[in-house]
Amino acid sequence: MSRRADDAGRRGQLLRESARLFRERGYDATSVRDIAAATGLQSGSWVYHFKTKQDILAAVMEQGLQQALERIEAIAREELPPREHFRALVRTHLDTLLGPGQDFIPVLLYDWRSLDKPGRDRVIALQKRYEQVWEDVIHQLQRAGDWAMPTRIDRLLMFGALNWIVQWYRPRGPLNATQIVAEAEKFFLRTLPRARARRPGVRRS
Amino acid sequence: MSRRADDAGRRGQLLRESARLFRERGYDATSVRDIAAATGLQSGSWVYHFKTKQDILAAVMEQGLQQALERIEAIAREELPPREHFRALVRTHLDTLLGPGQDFIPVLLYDWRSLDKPGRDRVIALQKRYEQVWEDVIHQLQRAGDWAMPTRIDRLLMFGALNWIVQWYRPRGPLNATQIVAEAEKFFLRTLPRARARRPGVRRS
DNA sequence: CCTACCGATCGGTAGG
DNA sequence: CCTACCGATCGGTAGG
Repeated sequence: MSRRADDAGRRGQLLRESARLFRERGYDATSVRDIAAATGLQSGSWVYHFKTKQDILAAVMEQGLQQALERIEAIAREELPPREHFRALVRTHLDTLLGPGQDFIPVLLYDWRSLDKPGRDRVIALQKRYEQVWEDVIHQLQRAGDWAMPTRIDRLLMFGALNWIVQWYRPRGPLNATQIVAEAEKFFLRTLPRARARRPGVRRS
Repeated sequence: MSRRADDAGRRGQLLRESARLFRERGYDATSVRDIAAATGLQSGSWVYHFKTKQDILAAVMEQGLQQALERIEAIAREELPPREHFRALVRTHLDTLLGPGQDFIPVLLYDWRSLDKPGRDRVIALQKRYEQVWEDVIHQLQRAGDWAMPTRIDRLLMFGALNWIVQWYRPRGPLNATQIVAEAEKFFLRTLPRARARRPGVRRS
């Protein structure tokens, strides 16, 4: 209950509400007054936590990516068979994109154009680390024969397929995240495990 | 040189400049003054061609999709082997997304949130027709054994991989559109042609 | 953290 | 199609 704890709480609250509003309407269509009102502040009081509206956007993207990075780096440290490793990455990536209250990374994906140059450079540095984790696991998959020859374009197409899900996934829709993870794995890994490779009939639904 | 032709020319000019600016900066970050200036008009003169700025956005998206639809429906009418058919769709889709001066569909993909409800409904109707063309060809692929069991999620993942290319493709970058088409086809069609299936070494680069 | 307000810019219009 | 301008809203600040 110290002043610093309160302050951090307010800052976090501002970030969460900003992320939610940016995701819903976009950065430009969200006013600082909207953000203040959603946080229970008067129209000019957000300046005690952020210098500019642009700084709020940068903080949303950086914090979101920072947390996503921690999650997948933890997975990278686990000892798992390549396919399990890959599946865990996909599952975590999709939870970061589609999970309840997960608005930070969608803002990064949707409103990239609105971020100014200095902010972009910092985000790009984090993204490189994020992609490196994937590259290591994909390389394991290749050695195990589960992904014949992953090229740079392959990896970009894969991220595209995953990131685009934000555009069509609806939490209360007919497809749940677990189904999507299973389908995505099958979609990406052309060399299916030998035991199931000749039996397409096992697919449910 | 009739007044109507001039009028249609101006309207087309306004649409092209709007598409270019919307794509570069986004709908909200582009002012009607920016559009007027790019077209060589005074700040209020765009109103003789469109009622509101929102109408400009709707026209950009609808015209872009209308033209894309004509292109792939022409392909659908050709008699081709399934794989060739699919490759032609991918090639045309990517040209619509990445070709020089092709800003209309990227605006549709980027600024979907900025379109109001009536506009969305009209665009959705066109998109359904667009997807139907793909579904028919994918079904041919399935019968030919080139796409084991295409599900709804598979199709959404495929469109995601393709549409996301707009985010990373750079005309002067190291990857050209032809390479991407070839990689995309390999990426989607897990059952490779028998003659080349066992010889990954033929890949160039 | 609030009240009151600033200069700038926005989409769109009146009158010609 | 232009000139001149409107009311509204924007991000951000001065003073307390």
